[in-house]
Amino acid sequence: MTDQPSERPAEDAAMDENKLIAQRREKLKALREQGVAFPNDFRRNVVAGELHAEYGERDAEELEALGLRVKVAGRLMSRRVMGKVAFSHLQDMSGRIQLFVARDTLGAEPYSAYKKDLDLGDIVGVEGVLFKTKTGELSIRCEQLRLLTKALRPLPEKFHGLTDQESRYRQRYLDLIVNECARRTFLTRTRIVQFMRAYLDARGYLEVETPMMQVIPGGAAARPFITHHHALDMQLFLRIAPELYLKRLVVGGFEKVYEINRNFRNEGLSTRHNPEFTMLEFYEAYADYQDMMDLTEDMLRRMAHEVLGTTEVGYQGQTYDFGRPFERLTVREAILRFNPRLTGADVDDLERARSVAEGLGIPLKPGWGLGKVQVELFEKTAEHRLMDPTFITAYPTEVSPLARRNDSDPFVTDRFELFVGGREIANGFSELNDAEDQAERFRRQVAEKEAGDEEAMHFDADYIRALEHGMPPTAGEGVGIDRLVMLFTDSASIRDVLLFPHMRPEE
RNA sequence: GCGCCCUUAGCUCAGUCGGUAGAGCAUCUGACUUUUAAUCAGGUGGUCGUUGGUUCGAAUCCAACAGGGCGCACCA
Repeated sequence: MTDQPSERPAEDAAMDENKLIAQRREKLKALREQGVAFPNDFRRNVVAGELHAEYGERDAEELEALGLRVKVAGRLMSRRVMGKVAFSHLQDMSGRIQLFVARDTLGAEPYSAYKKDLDLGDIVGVEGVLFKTKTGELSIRCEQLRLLTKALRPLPEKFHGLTDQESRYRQRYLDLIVNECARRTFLTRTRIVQFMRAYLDARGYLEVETPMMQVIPGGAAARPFITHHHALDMQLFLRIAPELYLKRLVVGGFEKVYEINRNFRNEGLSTRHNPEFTMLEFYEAYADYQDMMDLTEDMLRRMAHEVLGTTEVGYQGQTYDFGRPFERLTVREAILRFNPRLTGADVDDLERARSVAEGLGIPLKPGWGLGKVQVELFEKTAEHRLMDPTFITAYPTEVSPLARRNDSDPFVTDRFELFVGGREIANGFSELNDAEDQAERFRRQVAEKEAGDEEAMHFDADYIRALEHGMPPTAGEGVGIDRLVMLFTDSASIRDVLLFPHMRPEE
């Protein structure tokens, strides 16, 4: 390294130049000299998928008689030259269509250009007649073939595609070009979100947007990302949940609201955690947690049926049945079921529960009450064994600072979580709409924060003021979209269902 | 944060005991008028993640670093 700055800093990112790229740059240079190298005057009139859907079943004679002229555009994915005729596959958003390229139809000059100047990966526009080849594949007999965009970099190998995990995440565009399974996964993700919107819209919910940058990060227990607003010279937090804003809207009279958007949590990464992830949160006045469970069960069952075509969801070699009624168990019942040697007395008494937990090697902190210890017991011994969709209810009040107390047992709340395949998918409850109780719970959270719990909640005085105006009896829920998509697409890692998962910078 | 594993051609991967770099696809040259992982013949292509160390000699052994994967921890 000299002390001179690099003369071509913009080129630093392209240090992986090689002969393949150099050849293509030469072709692009020639194109520039001939005129417009990146034309934008080609218009297609159909996509590959429509052709297959409308004409895939016609036989060769019918198509010949039809003589349908079509214009398609897309990426050149393959080329098989057989002398004076050749075949390619063109890929667009809807799928692939075969091109039949014959010198006698296209002309000698363009045919030579197709063989010599075009490269796999180039974007082309094609005009020709639809027909079926000897082997019965729907194809286009090319009469015009135009290069629309030169690709300077070669595509990954045609058979194996791109398999390197890091490259697939960092260069998602390449993954999407060459790996059909990736395209299918993200298509399914879109369909799931579309389905949820349609489902909630049809039931009278309003889709809203609430702040992503919050003065007080509320609605969950998690470490937030912190940022700074220059003009106001103040600290802001990226939201960890939209919950408290959505409930303010219920106070305001928007009695059914939902939001599908990102949350940000400053925590570890794993196959189930990304710093930014997508949640559906929805709230409905004059409903309780039982109604939310019913809605969730109905929504997921219909979703599986509509998106996957079956209510039997296959995941990593297991099958989870969304068709049968979801089992409902309390936290306490779940602990006892998966720890058959325990008795009710073992989990109802703080000292006995603590000794049971310690016997299982579960680390406990001194200040924890019975509720927290029970939840630890549940999470360490039961959660990962809940395979078919299962609602766990009656979470202790101690660990549910925003949930309504149960009328007959104030030790627990009217709250549930949904588990599938041992993983939490959703969390919902009857909302705490008693402003004085909520204020007390916030005070307890603040005490825990002062005692060193980084994830304890702040006291949100405006939220209390909103509740003091009266929030109707309400129930609400959050659904982790990424984990749901993982389940529905048989994806092992959350990164497989995020178009651009968080990665450390290269180099 | 901890543990184990991975990093070789544009892509997918081999590389033995430490002896100086291989294949397939892509690419280039040629043949071929219905192929579809086309076929056939012949070529080009490498800072073996980076930096040190051990050694006569390192893709190979050791260390540190970087990136990634899996698991744990964290994440109600």
